[in-house]
Amino acid sequence: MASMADAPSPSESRPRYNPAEIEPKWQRFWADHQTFRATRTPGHPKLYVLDMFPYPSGAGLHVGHPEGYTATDIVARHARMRGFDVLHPMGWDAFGLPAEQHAIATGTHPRTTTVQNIQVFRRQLQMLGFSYDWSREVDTTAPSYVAWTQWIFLQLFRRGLAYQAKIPVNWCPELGTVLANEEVIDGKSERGSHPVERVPLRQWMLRITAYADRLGSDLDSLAWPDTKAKQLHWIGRSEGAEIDLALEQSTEKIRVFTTRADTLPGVTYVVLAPEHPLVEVLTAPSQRDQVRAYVDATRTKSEVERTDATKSKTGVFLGSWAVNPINGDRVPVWAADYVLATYGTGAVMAVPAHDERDHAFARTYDLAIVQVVAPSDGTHVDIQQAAYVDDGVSFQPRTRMGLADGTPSAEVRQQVTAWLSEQGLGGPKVTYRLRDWVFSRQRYWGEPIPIYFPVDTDGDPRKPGVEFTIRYDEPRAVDEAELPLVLPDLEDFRPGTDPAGPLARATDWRFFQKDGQWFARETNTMPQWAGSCWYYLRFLDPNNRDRPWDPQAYEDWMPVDLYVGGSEHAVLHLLYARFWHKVLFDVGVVRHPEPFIRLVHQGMILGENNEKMSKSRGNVINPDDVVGQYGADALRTYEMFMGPLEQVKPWQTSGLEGVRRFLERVFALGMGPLTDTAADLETTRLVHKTLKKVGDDIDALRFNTAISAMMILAKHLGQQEQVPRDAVRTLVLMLSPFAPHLGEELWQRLGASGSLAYEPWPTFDPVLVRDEVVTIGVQVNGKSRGAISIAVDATVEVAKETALSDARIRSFVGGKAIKKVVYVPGKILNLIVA
RNA sequence: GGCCCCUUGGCGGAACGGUAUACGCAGCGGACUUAAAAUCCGCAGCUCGAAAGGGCGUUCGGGUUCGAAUCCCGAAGGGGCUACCA
Repeated sequence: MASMADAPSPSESRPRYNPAEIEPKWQRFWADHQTFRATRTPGHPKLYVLDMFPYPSGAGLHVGHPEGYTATDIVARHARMRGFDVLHPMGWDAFGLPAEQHAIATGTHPRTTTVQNIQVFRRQLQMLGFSYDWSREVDTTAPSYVAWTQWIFLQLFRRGLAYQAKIPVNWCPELGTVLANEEVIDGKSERGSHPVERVPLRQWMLRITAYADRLGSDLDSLAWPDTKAKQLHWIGRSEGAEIDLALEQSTEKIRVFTTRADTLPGVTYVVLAPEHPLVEVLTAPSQRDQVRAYVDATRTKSEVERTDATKSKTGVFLGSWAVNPINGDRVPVWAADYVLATYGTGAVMAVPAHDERDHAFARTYDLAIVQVVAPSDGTHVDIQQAAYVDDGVSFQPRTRMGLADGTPSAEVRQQVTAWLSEQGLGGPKVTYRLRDWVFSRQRYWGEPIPIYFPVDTDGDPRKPGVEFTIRYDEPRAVDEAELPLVLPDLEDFRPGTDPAGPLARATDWRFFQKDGQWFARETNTMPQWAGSCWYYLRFLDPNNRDRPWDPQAYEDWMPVDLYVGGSEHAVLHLLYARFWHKVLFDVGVVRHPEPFIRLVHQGMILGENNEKMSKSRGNVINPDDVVGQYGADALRTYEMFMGPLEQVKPWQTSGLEGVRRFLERVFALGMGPLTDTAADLETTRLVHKTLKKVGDDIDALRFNTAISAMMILAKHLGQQEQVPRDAVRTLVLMLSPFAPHLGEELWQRLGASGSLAYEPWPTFDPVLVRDEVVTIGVQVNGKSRGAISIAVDATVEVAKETALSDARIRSFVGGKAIKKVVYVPGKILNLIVA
């Protein structure tokens, strides 16, 4: 630290800016005085400003955290100064795999690790001077929190929204757990990139698909960025038709889903997913061996191999035939793994002429390709070469319904769907890409699912060797009065090979007797998403023992006015939380259909080399180091100065130094000699303009330009012979949301006592903000040729004359006639000459 | 492959359709100093010119407009999401 080397100079008695001293001092003051305790005052407007709470990892805070957290802190502090009652809470999303992995590796209980990590995170956040109401801190792993997470699960269970299913799930042997589709990336686990297989397991599922429509349509009302589009895509609402195809060898029917009912006359075969229940039924004896081999091969294929669209398609003919309802054609039934068992009906009508995948498959297996749609402009297409997938008009369709040649595709779809409905062979159908949410994890460090099952046994199922059967088909809810159902202590956290998870080994916890009947608790736990699905509601009333939150607390603060967090949560967390909120809405405990009104994603901060920060790249910036060297206010202000909040931007320590210099200048201003003589007009105007800009910019979250404006003001004030106290006072107030410790310190030096946290935000005078004389650009034929200073409201004539009195401008006009004058007062004068 | 976003000095970035490059960094010059650091004051897009001044400039190509970094179309490069969803 260069500044430490300074010998105290006798000529310089002014105190130095020393954040290491003033920052802890004010943090203590805020804590001692509970400055940021959130309370409602009748008549005040409220603002709920929420950060995505962190997972307290062992690595501690990284510089990405303070970015979003500083942004919301500025908004919160600014709002308090403008008379809002502000709820600005913080907590810990503390269940999750890393603590458990650490426990497996070291034997340390996840609880111990979690408590330690939370302490580190809390210290680091407090060191940054965020104005959280720490009395509302929540920890998702605390029994008092888990109780209500489990309570919400029971609400889902009672409404039939939580159910069990034996489904092929993403089983990750390495992690010893199943993963949600969203947690699997390219066939590998999101965490740790371990291989993932498909195996059928009993799972708890949440019926999020029942809310698919509302989750989609309610997005309209939200002030969210592109995230809305991402969620819409994820939900993937698709309007089409379901069609039943009769079978030659069976009385069963194959039901298919299609968005292209207009291509029904062009169906030349039907494909079932290999997992489809009819595969076995429809396999002809002659094909049995081949089909069995194919289905087995598919099962052992990894998800990556199966979904690799670039690989050529494979399939097997079942040896049986279906009937195309619209023309009576006999079409072969195949099984192929390019058809997904989990989407639509798990079966498709194949129209190779008008679908690329079907086309590729038909070419491979030499199946017929029959064109039934043609481009509406009459262009000839070679359908054997490539599929024609666009809409067009019907092309020589053979149908029982008398479809006319040349009918536009959209109309054909309608007609065909209507005809199918009439015939009882199908009808319109909406399908979603969204699947139900696999909600169980075969893990220890999560909320126990509050469900138990009867056990059939002759002995004590806790004893080794005693045989028992758990009746999983008779799930029972734990009595609400018994919540929380807490985790048993374990010594060994390894997942093991039992898909029931480590809790299955806690036999004393798992089995219990009631009225002489043995029961077994569910040994799966909830996924990490559970706690974060409703934490914003617990912040309303975090210490309530009797209910998740008091209705009055809900009325006081909801909905969340501003929610800031990383875009990595654009789909998963934000969709799950919205889903739970809607369920709670139906339960009647929340009153708004949507929880988060305005959403903003902060952009990632890259390393100085423009790459993602990571240990292996050696470009990680540690907030502790930065605060130690430059101070929390410098870190906060620099992160806001780097660029637009939502943009990805690289760290530059030299930029941080520049911001630190700015803070030092402001500090010097505040400490220096000040005059109570009124400021000159120029200074007064600048103060008011800056005030307006900073206020507007904070509202729009444009912190970088707000800081730039304050830099200009600070520089101007520093150049005054006499620095007006009022101007400095205003600057200190404006800067305080950004650099709150410096703000408080100078506020005190300026003669106030106590905190400026609730000091009214100064108001600007609109008259002073508006310049009377402005410099506007002058163009000749649209090219900039100079500038003139004139009154804002000068007339065209005055502007023109002033411009023409300028020799340079006149030379560009060159004595030619002025054909047209464009004059926008206060903006531009454009002279068009011949 | 599909959808979305971005592209402005040496660098981070600024700019209701109106003098492009504010503010900061790095750089250069000066003041202070025996000297340096720190601090303060200035200069600073590229290019031609001794200067006055000119030309060119917001990834590239078109378009709309009196006027385009900004709006529209197309391309290139970079990023994000998604990925056989019938």
